[in-house]
Amino acid sequence: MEELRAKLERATQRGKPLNVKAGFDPTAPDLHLGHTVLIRKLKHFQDLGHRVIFLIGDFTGLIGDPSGRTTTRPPMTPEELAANAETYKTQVFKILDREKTVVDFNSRWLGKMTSSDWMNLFSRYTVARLLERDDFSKRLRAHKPLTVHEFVYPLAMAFDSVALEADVELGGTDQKFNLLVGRALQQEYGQEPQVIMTLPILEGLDGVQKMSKSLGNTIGISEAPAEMFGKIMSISDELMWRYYELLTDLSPREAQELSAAVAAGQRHPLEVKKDLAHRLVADFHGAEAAAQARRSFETQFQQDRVPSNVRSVTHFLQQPVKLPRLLVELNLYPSSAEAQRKIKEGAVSITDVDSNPPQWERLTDPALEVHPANYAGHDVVLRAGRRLVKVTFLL
RNA sequence: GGACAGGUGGCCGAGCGGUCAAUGGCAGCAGGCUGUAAACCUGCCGCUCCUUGCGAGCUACGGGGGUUCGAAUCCUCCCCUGUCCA
Repeated sequence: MEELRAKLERATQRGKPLNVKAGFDPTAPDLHLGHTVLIRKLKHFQDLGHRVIFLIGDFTGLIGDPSGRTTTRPPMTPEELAANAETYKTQVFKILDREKTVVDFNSRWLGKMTSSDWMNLFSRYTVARLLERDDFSKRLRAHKPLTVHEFVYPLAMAFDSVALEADVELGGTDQKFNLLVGRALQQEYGQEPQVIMTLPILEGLDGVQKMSKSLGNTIGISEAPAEMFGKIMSISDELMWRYYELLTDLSPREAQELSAAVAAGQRHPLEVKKDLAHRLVADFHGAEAAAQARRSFETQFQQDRVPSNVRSVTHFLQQPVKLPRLLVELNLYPSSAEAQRKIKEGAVSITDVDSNPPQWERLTDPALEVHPANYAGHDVVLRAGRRLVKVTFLL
């Protein structure tokens, strides 16, 4: 804290902004809300006039951060890396200022290092200190594999800070060890150590595990507004507060008041959650899209009606088709076996598009044949679980 | 190089000649109750086809070959992982 203050003061005095670095692994190109906790903090630095470096770990990505993982990732091709980096950029600039952000790749220096450069690097840190890292020593003790390249990952990552002369590095709390190695290494190379700032890890949709693509509990920042809105609405009340805390600019005090109002029954948690979803969708898609997503949500789930912006498809229907087949063709289910099951479970209903309010008719017979003659000239809406599709049949 | 232990469905983990599309748990999905919250209850959870039935066929227990009427289960070779020894 003191160090940070000192650096900030010096920066102001000299009129020289701080280098603020955060590294991202390019193996998973789609950014999700979990990433944005960090990116939002970068944005704060950026707004204060500092030099934000968005570092894409294309070299270290070849190793894959061994944190928590036991499997080694397959190497990526340069094409994949380039594509992922592009995706990153378009997504990250939804938050950061494109003009002011430095995007860099650590292959730029790590890729050029010779064997002796590496040995030089390795000579500046000890095995004992690396073993202080919890998951390393645990894996060792548990007789789980720990490869050498994973073992030196922290050194490669720390060297980035040396190469960039980072003043501040941000990372998740799980990165604390790696960030500290950065400090140590900078001193080894005669630099002033960076200040490190760790940010909490955001829990995913399940509310327990961290948000991560491989766990399938993410909300991607490029997801469609309605999708995003819906996912946020599905999180638990408890988790909602966490999201307020980490993903919005609501001050701790305001959040506190809000939470108290809910606890006192003055505000309905559902409404508070809708506000959250609204805010977040607006952050990534704009106010208008957010308002529309909210309306659609209310129409579909609270009034049980069909929102105006349902996905609509036209479908050729010449022969009678079995209902499961039709549902697969409409992309409502991945296989007709699956569709059959869901039909039996009562997940599928249909209504005429013009009936208002909708007259949902539940379709429970998997052997049902859909005949063209029955649908000449009027559209229907099919509901499969939570998903809706408006269908126009062409005969 | 040697000894030993293992490789089963998204994950964990049973099964150890037939009744196994494979117990159980987790995750997931759907229905009920709700606020698309939590908790709880119920069902589903490989694919295809049809006469939608406790129906038929196909694919699946690291890979190949074999024994057998029949294998995830036995034999054999190979690959991979871990532990220990060199």
